[in-house]
Amino acid sequence: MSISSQNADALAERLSHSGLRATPQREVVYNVLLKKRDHPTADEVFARVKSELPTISLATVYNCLETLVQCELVRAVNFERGPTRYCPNLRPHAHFHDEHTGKTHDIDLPADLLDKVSSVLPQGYDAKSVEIIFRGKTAPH
Amino acid sequence: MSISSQNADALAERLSHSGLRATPQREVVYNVLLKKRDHPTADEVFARVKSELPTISLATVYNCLETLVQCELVRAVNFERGPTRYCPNLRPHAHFHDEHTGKTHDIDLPADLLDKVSSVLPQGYDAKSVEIIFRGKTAPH
DNA sequence: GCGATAATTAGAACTATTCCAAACTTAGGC
DNA sequence: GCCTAAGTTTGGAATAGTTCTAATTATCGC
Ligand SMILES: [Mn+2]
Ligand SMILES: [Mn+2]
Ligand SMILES: [Zn+2]
Ligand SMILES: [Zn+2]
Repeated sequence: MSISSQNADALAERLSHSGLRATPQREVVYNVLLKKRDHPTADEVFARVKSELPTISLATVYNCLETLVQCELVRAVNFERGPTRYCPNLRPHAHFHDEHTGKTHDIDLPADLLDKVSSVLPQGYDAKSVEIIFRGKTAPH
Repeated sequence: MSISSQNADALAERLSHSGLRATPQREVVYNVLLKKRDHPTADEVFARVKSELPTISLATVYNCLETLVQCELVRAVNFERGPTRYCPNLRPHAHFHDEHTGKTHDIDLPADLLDKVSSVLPQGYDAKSVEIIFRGKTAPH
């Protein structure tokens, strides 16, 4: 069984679990995200998907991306008011936004860090998610 | 000397330091932020400022807010793709976004926490800023 | 295969923000 | 106290990213 059909199965499983259908558009969008994990925008996903599904529309790309986010197969990532970026990395991780290159890097987090960070919350605050964003520059080469 | 004129002086100082001028619009926008620290949007700031300067324009509110952010008297805060919110709290702090009420709460951070968080960065990553966002609900009353 | 339901599509609409060019204000130099 | 240059404000147009709409097409269970 190919990697891609494993992914397709995982996707179909998650989709049907939410009463949603597996479609070629959803599969291709998801595969595009898995193939090049550079946190593309919806426009960039659109461009990549087009080579396989030339008639897909931008609206469908937005629909598919939102579906994937809701199935928790993909995370939406925002920096300031820039276009939303999409990330298929499901491990707990932070994002480093390189202001020079514009590139976004995943920073894997030690198992206990998010708990440690959440422990600063006063009584009565119940966090469902924690997001950590670094902004700065990365060394060359 | 009133609190408000102390703020006005601090503002004038920061502005002239950057070769910028103190204007009534900038002062009123800054005072509005200091007076009610509920992370208002530009539109909300506009509405509040109007009662003191009825002829101010929305473009000017955006200009003033950007100026204040550049002088580092105010932080711009974003949640997903919602409108930018403005925060005059200069202590190191995280934001807690209550999904039920839509309200944003400041979470003061212990002195060492941001360093601890930054220490997860691999060699070669140089973070100029770290941002922490919690999302969830707060207990009633 | 058929009907019900879900998904896709193109384009219009929307929201928050930025851009623009003209008018106004302010700080200095005389 | 005026003049000029520079900075600022203003209303409206433009823009970017996303969401909405209504029509068409695909899929699923029977
Ligand atoms: Mn993130
Ligand atoms: Mn923040
Ligand atoms: Zn990521
Ligand atoms: Zn704040």
